[in-house]
Amino acid sequence: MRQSREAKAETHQAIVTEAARLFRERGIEGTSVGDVMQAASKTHGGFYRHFDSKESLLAASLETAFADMLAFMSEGFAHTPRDEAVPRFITAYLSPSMVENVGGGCPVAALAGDALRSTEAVREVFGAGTRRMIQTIANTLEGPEAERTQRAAQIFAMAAGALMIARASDADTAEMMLQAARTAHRAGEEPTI
Amino acid sequence: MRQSREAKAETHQAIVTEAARLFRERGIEGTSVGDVMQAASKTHGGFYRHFDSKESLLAASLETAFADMLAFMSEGFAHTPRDEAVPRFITAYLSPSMVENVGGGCPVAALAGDALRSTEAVREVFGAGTRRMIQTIANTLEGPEAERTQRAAQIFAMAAGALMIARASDADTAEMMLQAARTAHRAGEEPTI
DNA sequence: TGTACATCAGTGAACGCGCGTTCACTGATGTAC
DNA sequence: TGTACATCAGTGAACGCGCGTTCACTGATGTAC
Repeated sequence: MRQSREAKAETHQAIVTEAARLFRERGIEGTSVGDVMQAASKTHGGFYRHFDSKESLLAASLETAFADMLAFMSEGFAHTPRDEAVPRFITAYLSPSMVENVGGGCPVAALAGDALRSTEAVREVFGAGTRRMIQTIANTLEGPEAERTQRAAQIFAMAAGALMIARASDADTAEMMLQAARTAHRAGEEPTI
Repeated sequence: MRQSREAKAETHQAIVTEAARLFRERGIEGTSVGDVMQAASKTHGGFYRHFDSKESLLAASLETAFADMLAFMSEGFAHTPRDEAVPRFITAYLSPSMVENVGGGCPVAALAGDALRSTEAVREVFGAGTRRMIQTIANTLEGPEAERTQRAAQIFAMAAGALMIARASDADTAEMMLQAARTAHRAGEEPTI
């Protein structure tokens, strides 16, 4: 039973949205095309009316995940004084709810391990998204362009590294890692490194 | 044809060694029991004389990978003045050869994404290994114990985060990320964060 | 605006494939006497 | 020390299963006139 253009567009959106969540939550190999289609309330066979392979779905859903994360960051920065932007970002990024919410959280922390073993096309989407996140942080800093980007990259690498390590570790190690990383950019303090 | 105890021990060692390499290189789901046994020059059926499941091999090979990494670090620190230890570690950890050598490199950077979705037992091995790496760095720092551990955790989170992001990204983004992270602890400079 | 036909979104069975694990078997190793 | 037997490391076929992808089919939608 053929569906209207609008209905197809809605299905397409649902597939991408559910994939963006499931890929982050269960990993790429841990998520089947059938899982995604079921989450989108369709049967698996119809998938190929929307994407020509699982890999092209991955690229599309990565873009969506990055767009959501960037919107979340911009929103957070919009009503924050410049000198508190980074401490607030770190607090939110390493908060317990962010640590637990793998499926709705940062695509870098959730999918770096998968992107590493994926195709060049996927790594390009991953790299472009990461650079935009870093640039968003850099825009809240003071100083010359190159230096701001560099400091933002360092801050983000530490935050993402701490989040990935915490999620991959036992509870005690996770808590130690998160506490240490939160302390690194606490509001109103001198940096500790 | 039954093998001697010595021969069995050699096979066991070969399985663990090859698994430690292959898991890091291709990921856990990307490495089959057959791949590991073939790398150890045996057929896949014999695997279950050594481990009761793929997952228990993972735990054993993670321990080996961490032990190798810790030995590499201790060796590097042994003949380095305290105040140059961290800059030299960062230089080695983020060197092009380390970035490319996924199979022989840091288990944290190679397997955090897989450990996150693995069992509690695996996360405990992962967390214990990570803590030992951080402690090894902390031992080269000055100051009170708690503060040294905290700074070591921050340093390591940044280095591992930068390595994971670089590997998961396109070449340009990777280079930007590595340059920024290398600069953060350059010898003889004031810290930039 | 109405009609006849082509298109195609979605269904569900089927495909070939590789996976982790099991199993009967072989014959060299280890052990009891 | 020698012998008879039990053990078990390793082999390779087989198992059930889930995967990504294909395909014939259905019938509502879109289009040409």
